[in-house]
Amino acid sequence: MKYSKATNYALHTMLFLAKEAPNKPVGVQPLAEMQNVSPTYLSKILTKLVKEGMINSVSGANGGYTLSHNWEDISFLDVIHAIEGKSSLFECCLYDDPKCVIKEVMLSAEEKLENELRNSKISNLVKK
Amino acid sequence: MKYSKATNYALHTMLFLAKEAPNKPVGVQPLAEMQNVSPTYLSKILTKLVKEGMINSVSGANGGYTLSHNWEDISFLDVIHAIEGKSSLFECCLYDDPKCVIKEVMLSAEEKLENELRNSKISNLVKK
DNA sequence: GCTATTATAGATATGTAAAGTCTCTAATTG
DNA sequence: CAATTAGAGACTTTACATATCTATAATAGC
Repeated sequence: MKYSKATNYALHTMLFLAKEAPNKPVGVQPLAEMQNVSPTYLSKILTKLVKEGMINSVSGANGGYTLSHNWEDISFLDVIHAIEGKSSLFECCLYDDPKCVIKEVMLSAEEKLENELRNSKISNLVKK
Repeated sequence: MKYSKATNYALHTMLFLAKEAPNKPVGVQPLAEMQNVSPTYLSKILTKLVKEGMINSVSGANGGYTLSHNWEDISFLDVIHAIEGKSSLFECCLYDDPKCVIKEVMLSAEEKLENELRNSKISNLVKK
């Protein structure tokens, strides 16, 4: 079980925009270069963030991506959910038991993980 | 990102052995039937638990699997590590930065998850 | 309006790991 | 020795992440 590289790219892009580009749009090419990933692939990832309202995109010359107005509230969990989806880490597909005690333990542990990721805002890392 | 089905099978097998089979070995066939998985595949998973010392196996007629003597100490995290490996959920492969702040946040969150899984023992679920 | 630039969308390819099967071997019981 | 059971290895299948390629849409500057 691992977080995808796409999540990694998305988080690093968010952090870069927050740190380095408060105003001007940044094109996908410089973002892709600095992360050693192809521009078309990164753009596909960033489009997911656009659809979730975390960043804005501007087409055309001098276009690119900017953070949305509410960017200071965006948490790690928000970004991860945008990229990986929101389904649970653990699916207990056995005998359709709604009261599976194993599932209860796993979901409770996942909640601890999510709480931490929800409380970690991208903006917390900027001040450093 | 999801936990594998193999982890699911392993956890359910551990719980079953703890609840229903304190003494007699249980063959892989009944264990596989009740989980709707092929016996050879399940045996491959259980062999990993054997190698980690969580269960014992006995070949031959009337053989099967039994819990090891220290089974009451075995945690969810132990089982998960045996099946999924121990590597981190998040690999930050960018620019080889040893001080990546994103990685720090992710690892800290993972720690919360692991703490919960470490404190959840299989034996805790038996008393119910 | 034309051209360059930039994001978006869709189809397609590639790589990798999980999930599962098949067959043979080894160990144990009776 | 025969039946039963676990283990090991090669192999197949499936699913998903990771791209790539090409075409389309939107915008800026001239």
